Amino acid sequence: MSIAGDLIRGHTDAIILARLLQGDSYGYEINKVISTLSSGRFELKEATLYTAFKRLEELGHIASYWGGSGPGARRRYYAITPSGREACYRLLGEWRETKEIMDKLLETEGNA
Amino acid sequence: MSIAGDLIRGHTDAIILARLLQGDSYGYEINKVISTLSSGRFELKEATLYTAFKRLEELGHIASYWGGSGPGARRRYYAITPSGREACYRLLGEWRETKEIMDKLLETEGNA
DNA sequence: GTGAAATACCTTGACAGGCGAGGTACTATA
DNA sequence: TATAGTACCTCGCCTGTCAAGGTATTTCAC
Repeated sequence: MSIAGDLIRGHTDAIILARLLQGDSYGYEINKVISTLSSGRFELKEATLYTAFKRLEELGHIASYWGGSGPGARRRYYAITPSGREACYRLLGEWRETKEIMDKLLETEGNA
Repeated sequence: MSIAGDLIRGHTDAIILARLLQGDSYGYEINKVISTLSSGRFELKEATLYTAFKRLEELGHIASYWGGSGPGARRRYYAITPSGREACYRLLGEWRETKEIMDKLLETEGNA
């Protein structure tokens, strides 16, 4: 992994919620999607992922249910809730703001 | 502060080094510049700042010296070292990559 | 059938960075 | 003489990440 976890820290929830906005999914799959979307450059560790699920469910941003298992073990699916959607949009906004600010702070002469 | 610390976590060093790339400076001033550049939306807390200075100095990325004080108390100035420059460029690259990846991970239908 | 590999989930404990709270000290100015 | 601004620093808590370890199921080659 070329991008360290601390660089993404604070955005994990946003990533998970944004993925669930596309439809229900389960941990293992979400992890794969993240890995694929980032061309393998970023990977959420399992411990981090499940910690985040727990946190988000406690916050009421996602809801889980046991779903039909495919080729492997049983799967716990997660669905985004209305409050989760709201949180997701807020986090997407925060990400845009973070980018904007960071770009200004990192700007150096002869380097955009 | 509208942007929570965890969103910036892992980028603090990059911000400080990028500022020092513009010339020597001291803690209090760097903090003000950051606040100004971000239009007051982000502010490095003092504890965070001085912790970072210590860390960066131990890493050899910055060097400090006591400088002429202005209207207030004496100032400890920081200068970026060659290894600091190197680290800074690396971190700037990482930031670009983080942005790229995050944008992909947060992409949702009907939302760029 | 048996073992390996892939699928899938979960917990514990350590660690690191951010920061609230608190402290020191000097200067200018009202 | 007190207050506000400048300027630095430390302690200890909190939170999120992650290495390591564990469980259970299914598929497929042998």
